[in-house]
Amino acid sequence: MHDFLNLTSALSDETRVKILRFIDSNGELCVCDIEKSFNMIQSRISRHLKILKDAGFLNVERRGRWAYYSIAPSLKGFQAAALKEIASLEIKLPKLQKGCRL
Amino acid sequence: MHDFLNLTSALSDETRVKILRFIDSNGELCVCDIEKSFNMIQSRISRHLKILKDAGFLNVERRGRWAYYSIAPSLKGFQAAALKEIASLEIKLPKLQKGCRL
DNA sequence: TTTATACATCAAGATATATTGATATATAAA
DNA sequence: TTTATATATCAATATATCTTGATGTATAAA
Repeated sequence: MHDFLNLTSALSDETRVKILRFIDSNGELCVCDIEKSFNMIQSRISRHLKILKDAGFLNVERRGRWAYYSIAPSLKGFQAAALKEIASLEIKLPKLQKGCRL
Repeated sequence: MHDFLNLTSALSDETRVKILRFIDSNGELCVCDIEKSFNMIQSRISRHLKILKDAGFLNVERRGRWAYYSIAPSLKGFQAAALKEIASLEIKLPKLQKGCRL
């Protein structure tokens, strides 16, 4: 039950659904790219990414000073179904903008 | 997106997930039965039922002074998947108790 | 070392949601 | 009619969540 509620609460916020779909569409992204693309402050993006990660949707890989977020490999049945459902919503996403200055 | 968020928020509350599963297990129930079974005050149950109904999971049929709630017929793909997922959680449910005094 | 970049986390305030008790409506029995 | 039952909704409060700005940590360039 706990995991299920974690999953549904993660997906009950519009910003998070968009971020998830954005990563799903664009593949691995670092925080600053998402920050720039969505035009939201970094702490806000970071927090939502954490929630999505804790719900099992995202994977982080740290390389140098960057944290790369991607869709977790081998999502479980219902998680995968949720991701598919989101993909079917045809959400208007921002254009990918590279935010890192290096 | 709006419908999707409605769905996920409806399922992001433990009480609601339990009520939904309870109706799924027991079939059509009226508010007072749920109230009695869960030992919660009527306004609380009524409110959660409304949210589940608005999210498309439940159907109400009014007969006399009773409102009978049941799983909506022909749930859409993802809704049905969610219901299945919930069924797979093996949630401990209260025993059905008839609450109506008539 | 010092400084800048990338990211995470915290604390405060704003907003949303849940719970309760009170009240309203509708039905039907007395 | 009057009264009791079943349900819905409202207003107040409690609780949770989101957003922001500030601060902390890690990395690596200067």
